[in-house]
Amino acid sequence: MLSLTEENYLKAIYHLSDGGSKSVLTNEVADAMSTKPASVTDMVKKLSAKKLITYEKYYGVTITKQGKTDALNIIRKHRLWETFLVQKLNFHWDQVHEVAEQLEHIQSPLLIEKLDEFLNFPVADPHGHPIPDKNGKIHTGQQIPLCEVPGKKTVTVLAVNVKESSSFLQYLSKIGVYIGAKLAILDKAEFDGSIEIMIDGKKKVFVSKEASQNILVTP
Amino acid sequence: MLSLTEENYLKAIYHLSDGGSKSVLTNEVADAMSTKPASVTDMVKKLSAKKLITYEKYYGVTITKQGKTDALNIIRKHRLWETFLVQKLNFHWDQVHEVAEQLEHIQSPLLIEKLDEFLNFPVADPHGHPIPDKNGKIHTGQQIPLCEVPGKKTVTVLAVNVKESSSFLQYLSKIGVYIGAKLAILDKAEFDGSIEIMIDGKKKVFVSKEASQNILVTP
DNA sequence: TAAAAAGTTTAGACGAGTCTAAAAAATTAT
DNA sequence: ATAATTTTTTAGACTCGTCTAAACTTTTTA
Repeated sequence: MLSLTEENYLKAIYHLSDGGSKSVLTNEVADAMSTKPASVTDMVKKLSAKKLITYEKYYGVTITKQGKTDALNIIRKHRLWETFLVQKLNFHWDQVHEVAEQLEHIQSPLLIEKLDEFLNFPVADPHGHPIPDKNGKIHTGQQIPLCEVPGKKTVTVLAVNVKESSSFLQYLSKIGVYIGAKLAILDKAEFDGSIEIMIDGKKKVFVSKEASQNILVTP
Repeated sequence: MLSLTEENYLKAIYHLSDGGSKSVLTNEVADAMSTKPASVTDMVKKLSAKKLITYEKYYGVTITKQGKTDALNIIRKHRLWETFLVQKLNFHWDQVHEVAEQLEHIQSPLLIEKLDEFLNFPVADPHGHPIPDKNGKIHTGQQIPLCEVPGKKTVTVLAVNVKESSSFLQYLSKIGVYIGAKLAILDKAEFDGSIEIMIDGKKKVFVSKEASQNILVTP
């Protein structure tokens, strides 16, 4: 059984390692968790003792099979709760993250099973991120950042990256971008990477490079 | 802002003091919280410093106005979550307590407001206990333990006391007692306090004194 | 009403999680 | 390839919530 803090570290390491595909440095974890490197060192020793990560002094940590499983379970809970908040309680997609950060730590497999059923076994959360199934399997199709779409075609919004800032989500709502929106790429500015798009064939807007990196669309 | 532990102590003190109407001794709190008296002494000093209780050495604690408000807010959350689990997720009434003990600590006034609305502003939880409104007001009609009903009339089940044991709830389900059930009192045994009742005009059973003390009915 | 019992508090310790400051290792720059 | 810089770890300390053992206060009993 993991403590709340251990769960948060494990989840951060999972995300920083891109789902376990690369190793993660102490300072990266410290940044992500808003703690000091010394605290991270202490914690990775504990997670390593529990076989959830492997830790090599001065060279960072790698997540183990079991660590991945545990992390995916937490992420599953987080995304199911976000889905609940938006679909059932009418939260806005920019209001759910902090609450789900708390709810994801509730310990009750039965609760999650029943919540999943209540929500009709959703496959993605309100930001388009896939919800791991109860075995930790993620079903995702191909998706690429808007800024990397070649040429001037029309694409569909599949997901948006959230990080910390709900203000990005508010911005997207304001300009009319949502999961499922159709974006026609009209023009790309070489000098700053900004893109002109037409949203749902109605509204023309410019989005910055920064923004277009965080809008994931059909390839 | 209270810690999880402080919230649990405050809630225990609220319940032990019958909603603030009497003072509570250190040992009673220790029993209720399954800790040692020494730990209670430490904690009541902290809650007292926060003006949630008044503490007089060797003479126990009394809950303050603010303490009552905070305790009622936690109880409100607990009972709303229990209602959610039963009404929306199809939990059984004997499965909800432990999960609600966790959920009651989630910090988000917006969540509770929306949950309340989603549940259609329920006035009682699955065990018949009143849900304080957002101002901490409790709307309860008169209710008395089954064992104290005078004579042999027919009464309606309004609530059941839960304490720790879900086995009492399982027992009640098994014999057919639920919130709203009609109980006709057929006979009372002097020697052991047991009562013979007819449930919903269908099923005759004997219930022990112990059980009849924890079934609350219309007067 | 004095002695015994019961209940409560204090003192000191411990684990979890965090921090700062200093030491050690790795990286980079000259 | 050695010096300077950056990163990481260690050491020691602090808070929170807990404990045991001992001291103290209140209540009960004889």
